[in-house]
Amino acid sequence: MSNLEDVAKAAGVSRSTVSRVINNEGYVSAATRARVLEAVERLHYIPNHAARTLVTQRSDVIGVVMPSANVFFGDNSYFPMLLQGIAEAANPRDISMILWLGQANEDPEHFSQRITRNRLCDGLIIASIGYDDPLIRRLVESVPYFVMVERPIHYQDRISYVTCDNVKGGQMATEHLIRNGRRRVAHITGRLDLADGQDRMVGYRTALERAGYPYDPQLIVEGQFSYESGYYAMKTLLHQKFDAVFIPSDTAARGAMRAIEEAGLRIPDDIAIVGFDDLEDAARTNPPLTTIRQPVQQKGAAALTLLLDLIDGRVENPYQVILPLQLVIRQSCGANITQQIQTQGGAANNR
Amino acid sequence: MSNLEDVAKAAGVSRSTVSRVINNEGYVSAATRARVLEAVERLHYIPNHAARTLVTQRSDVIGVVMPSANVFFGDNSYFPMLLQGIAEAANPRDISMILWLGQANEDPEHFSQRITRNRLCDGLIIASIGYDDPLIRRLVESVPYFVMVERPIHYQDRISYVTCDNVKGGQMATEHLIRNGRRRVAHITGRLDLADGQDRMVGYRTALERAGYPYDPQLIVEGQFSYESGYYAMKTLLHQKFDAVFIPSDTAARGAMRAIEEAGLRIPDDIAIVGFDDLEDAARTNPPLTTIRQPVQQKGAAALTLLLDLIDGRVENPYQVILPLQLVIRQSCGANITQQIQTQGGAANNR
DNA sequence: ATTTGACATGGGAGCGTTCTCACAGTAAAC
DNA sequence: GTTTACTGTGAGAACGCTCCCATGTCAAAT
Repeated sequence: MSNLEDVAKAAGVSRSTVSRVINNEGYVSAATRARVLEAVERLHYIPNHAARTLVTQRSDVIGVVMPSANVFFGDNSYFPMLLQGIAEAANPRDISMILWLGQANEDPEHFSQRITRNRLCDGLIIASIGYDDPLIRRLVESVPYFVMVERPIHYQDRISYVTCDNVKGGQMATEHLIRNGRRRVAHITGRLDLADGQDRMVGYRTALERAGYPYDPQLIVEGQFSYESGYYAMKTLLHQKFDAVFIPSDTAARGAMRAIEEAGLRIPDDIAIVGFDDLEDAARTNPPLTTIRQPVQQKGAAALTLLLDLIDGRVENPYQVILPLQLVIRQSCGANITQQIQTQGGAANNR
Repeated sequence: MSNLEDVAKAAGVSRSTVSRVINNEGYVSAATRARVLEAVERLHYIPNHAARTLVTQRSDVIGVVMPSANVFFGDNSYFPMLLQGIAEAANPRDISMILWLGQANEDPEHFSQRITRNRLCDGLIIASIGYDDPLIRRLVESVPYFVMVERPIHYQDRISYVTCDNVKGGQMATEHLIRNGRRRVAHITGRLDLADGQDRMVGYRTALERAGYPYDPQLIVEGQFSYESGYYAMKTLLHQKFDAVFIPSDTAARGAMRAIEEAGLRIPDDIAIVGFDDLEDAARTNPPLTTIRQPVQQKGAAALTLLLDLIDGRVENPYQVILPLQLVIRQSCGANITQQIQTQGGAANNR
């Protein structure tokens, strides 16, 4: 590999001048610039990242941390989309993205060490971390710049994060069911060790209260966002009498739909459903799922932007970004009012 | 941040000695080592990655390149699982993973520049690259170490790669249908600009030939691995007469199943189906999908191992790894023979 | 004619490591 | 008692870049 010195020699100038050209710093005559660029081209010169990082103290690399391996693949496309969102914000700024995935059987202590004893990134984006994860404390103590995606449950007043208005989302979903005449609205929760799951449940309860509906703990079954959890939670729930359910994850809703189907009940006639996320899954269910759309890619992009703003001192920690949610009405809710958002069910989805 | 010098001073030794302790190089007395480690601990010393990389010319970072954004999220969990596989092989070796995702509307030229003008990684893993992608030539010309996941279509004799035995897989799938008495076996292809799609089709045709079945081009419809493509390809195919179909992607198979359902036909009675991949999707279809299982995580792990072997000179380019496939019999194929692999359909999947 | 200041270029230090070499001490070998 | 070999330690160069400072040039302003 050629270096600055080689290019300088080839162009008949000094190292400093080449550096100025490479970094577009001005104070270089047009003729010199041309000669340098020619030499760069000819020698296939590419700046050495490590050397540059060493002196500037900036690597232009950010780390993306996804602790729970199991939520990453399989069940849903949430994490891939988040990643895509981060990438799309990072690319135009020439920021590279290092991915830290938790392994299935890895000790959380070990994982958090892997992340924190590493001076490779300018900052970190942390996705979906459970409330009891030791990583959080480690981060707060020793990582100068990081943002979380989704509201953390601890250290909330010291951490910058990006999230959606989950309480509002849960409320919108539940109110929609109530508005459409459902009398007993059940709830299969998400992971209650994540703020998302907690907040959506709060939204559910808020909606019930506002409507003057009684609160019936029997109608709440704890789930985990996953297909299986939705399936089994619905099996449990089916012992109760209810005519609607809010399930804060489309994937879990699919599992629940399967259980309902197996029980010989009809959606939405017997049970109306509203899900949450509106990733690919939702439009493909039968009937197509009414859901709360979460702007996952925007979340990712916002997280990256926020992180850079923190690093560059444009905003001060802690700083929070809360993105809005949207009700997407399809058929699983049994609504026959004018649709708020026109979406097609079946194979032709909203791409 | 403290550096080696600080630690040396704190421990009353020289920089060299500290370096030896950090890197476990021996030739350090037990007493000195202890004193150094204590100082490291006390000062929270973490080695500077850039400085180290600069002198060793090794960053211990590898790049993972996924050019087509659209295949990354949504449709299937193939890429996330691949990533997971790579990560599980990388973590124990203390290798970090940089992710390069193609953007939806990004010019392929631009993308390949982003990848190649970057001396940040020791090597690259390239996933699913189309045959006409300019990236391939650029890689061959200017990237010293890289491996591809899936067989490339060009430069095959100069590129190291990891793949599955796709021809065999297509053959197994088709033979299974034939063996179960199906007379007219159709095929919805995968992306034919990828070797995977090509090879699986070759397998399909090989099976027909071996069985002495006539080759009927009407029974082959071009698809793209995606849900939508499966749906629409099946709509087309339904104009023909056939009693079985091999679809080399479970996601596309799901789309096809939807089309079959809409047409009022039964699976497997009217049409038997064998898919390909066996990711989460397959066991959840109704009826559960018979499919060819692809060891995606192993593919990722093998790619990483191969890449490191190349970098360290343990193997020589080009080197190929071909992993075996497995037929997983569920119900969509209509087989009533003893099941080769016991798998449950419905919600209880094979996790 | 001199001062000023903007532009253009080069020289050298320094970022934090590793690595080679030199050297001292000590134990084993002759 | 000298050589040999091995262990333990330190000094200094080098990796390839950026950044600060010095220097030079030339036109405009005084």
